[in-house]
Amino acid sequence: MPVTMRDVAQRAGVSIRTVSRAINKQGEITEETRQRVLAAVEELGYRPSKVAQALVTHRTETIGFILGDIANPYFSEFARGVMDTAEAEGYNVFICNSDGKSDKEIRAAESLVDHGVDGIILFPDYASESKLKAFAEIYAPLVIVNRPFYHQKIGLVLTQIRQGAVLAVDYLVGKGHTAIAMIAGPGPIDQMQRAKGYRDVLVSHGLPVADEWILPGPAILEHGAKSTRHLLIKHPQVTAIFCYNDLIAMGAIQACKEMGRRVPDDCAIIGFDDIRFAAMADPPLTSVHVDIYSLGQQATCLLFNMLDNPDSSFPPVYADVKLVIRASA
Amino acid sequence: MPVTMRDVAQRAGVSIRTVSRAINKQGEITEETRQRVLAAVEELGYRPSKVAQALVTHRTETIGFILGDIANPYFSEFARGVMDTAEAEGYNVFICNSDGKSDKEIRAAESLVDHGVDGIILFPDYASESKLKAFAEIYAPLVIVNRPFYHQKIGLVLTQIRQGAVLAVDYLVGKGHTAIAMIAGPGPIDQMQRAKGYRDVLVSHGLPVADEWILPGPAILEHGAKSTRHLLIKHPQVTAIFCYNDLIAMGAIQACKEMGRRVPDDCAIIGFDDIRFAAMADPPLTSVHVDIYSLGQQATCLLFNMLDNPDSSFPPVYADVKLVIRASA
DNA sequence: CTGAAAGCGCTTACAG
DNA sequence: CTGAAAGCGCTTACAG
Repeated sequence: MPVTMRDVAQRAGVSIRTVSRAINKQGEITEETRQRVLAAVEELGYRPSKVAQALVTHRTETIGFILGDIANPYFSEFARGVMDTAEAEGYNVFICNSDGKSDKEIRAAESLVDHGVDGIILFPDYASESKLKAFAEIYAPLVIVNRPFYHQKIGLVLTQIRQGAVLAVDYLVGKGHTAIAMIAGPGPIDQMQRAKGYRDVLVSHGLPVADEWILPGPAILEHGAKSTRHLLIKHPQVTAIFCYNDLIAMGAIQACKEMGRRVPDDCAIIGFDDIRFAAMADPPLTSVHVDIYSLGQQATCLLFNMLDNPDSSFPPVYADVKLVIRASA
Repeated sequence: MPVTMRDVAQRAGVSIRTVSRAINKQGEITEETRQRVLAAVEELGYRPSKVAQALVTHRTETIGFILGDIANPYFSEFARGVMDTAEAEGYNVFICNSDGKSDKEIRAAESLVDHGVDGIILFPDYASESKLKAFAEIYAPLVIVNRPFYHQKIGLVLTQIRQGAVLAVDYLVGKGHTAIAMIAGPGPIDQMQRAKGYRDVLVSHGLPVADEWILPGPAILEHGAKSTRHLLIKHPQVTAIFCYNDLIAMGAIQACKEMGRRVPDDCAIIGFDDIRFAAMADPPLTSVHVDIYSLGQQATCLLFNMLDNPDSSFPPVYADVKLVIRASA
């Protein structure tokens, strides 16, 4: 049904080879025949099939992006950065949700490779490094975000997460807090950069670090609310909470309100990422700012660089953070 | 480099035809040879190329989704609904942003077709119906969201938008407001269902309808803030604002705060969609609730139904709304 | 039950 | 400058 190269060739009275030449502007063709072919293309509304092209060139002009959950504003803003960058290069992007689960992540990666994507951007879960090593071999070029896994074939985009945690917790200590809890995200705490920064600051100020004051869980609002309720009941002496991200922080605020704890007077709360809605929370969230959109752009640029230079290896891209002080802490 | 069907055939000592049979479980093959082939598949880690399959079957097992802006929580939640539904069917999804611009929307649709997507879900801008008619011919199956364009080949998913507007404005009138403005979205006001509902309610209560009290613009927070500032300066008698969506409503709240107008006492504000963050605004937003995620699921189910039954035509899917009363109005 | 051949719609050496 | 042929990795009639 769709118009094919043969149709165009017939119309223009040339071979398909010549049509290909006219379209792909490889020179070696008279201006006159090119015009004739292009006219036929126009008349017929011909558009080359990327599927057929891909079969021979091994390039689909698509990339895959595996993230935790597109409905999370952090990921959707990041996604906008990658999509805009990809679009500028004429690329389309497949998006897959992993929900931070290793099996979903692997299935997504496999399906993307089945579709022949030219590269993948991945927010990995905390599964073993051996998995990532295997990924690197199969799914190159691969850009990994926010996980310091150094490997020849992997591109890295790293937010200064530990630094952000230090900024946040230092600020709380400076405000006189001595009982500071942390609501963490998914994955093992000992691998979590935010937890490292949190611990380091407490230790450096001679403050106690208690494991029961670090609550891991999924990076969603509900975890923030639930953990805060738990925390404030079990450990009422807590006066400040450092949260894994803004969603969790918003959940924490919600729980404080329910329990009649004023924010920040009775309990200060700091988030992470500074998503758009952080400023609109009640009270407006103090948060560690990350330039999320730009991060998405940078990850995509890196991926394209790797595509264009398959034999080079590229240094990690580091992304700054800064503390944005609002009313919640 | 990747393992091909020939490699598997060689390994198993059969022809590629037999490999194909073993994989696609078409019967007509001995259990014994099938096992032998499957063993070879396993050993080699063979995965069929969807690109090659697509070239002959004309099915890519991908769909395209064109939305306004993935960073907008309404669209990202909707997207989650389509992605989950697609994934359950083994489909991958391309996402494209149109920013509500007709040219971007068309370019996106074309690129999706170039990639051979099996179907498209589209949030159309307000360009002419002739464009949609052309779309219907080229891009079928096509599911259109929130735009009542009836056509044989198009699937429709329609939120009861006018009804939602009626609910919202009726509520404001019931609260005693007589000077109710509207901050509208993109597109011509006379085609906008929310504006119809808004007008109908005012007229039915004998209240004046003024064109200067309806401010169209992009569906973003900044438009809400800017238009509110404009409105409260030019028409200080306004005591309530019905907003196109929650993002705009949040902008309106922001502007009210800046100008020292208390919400809802000095100016009541109602949003639309009831995105997740509506409940967390300050004050929490009164909004017209839409089951966004479910809408995404339904649109995708409809698309798959159309794919499976190319000759049938399907009735529109209508989505209910309800007013959720919080503190902003 | 199994295989050889054609073909999906392109690009890419290779001739002329 | 232009064309005939092979081939990308599969599936699908068609023989045997």
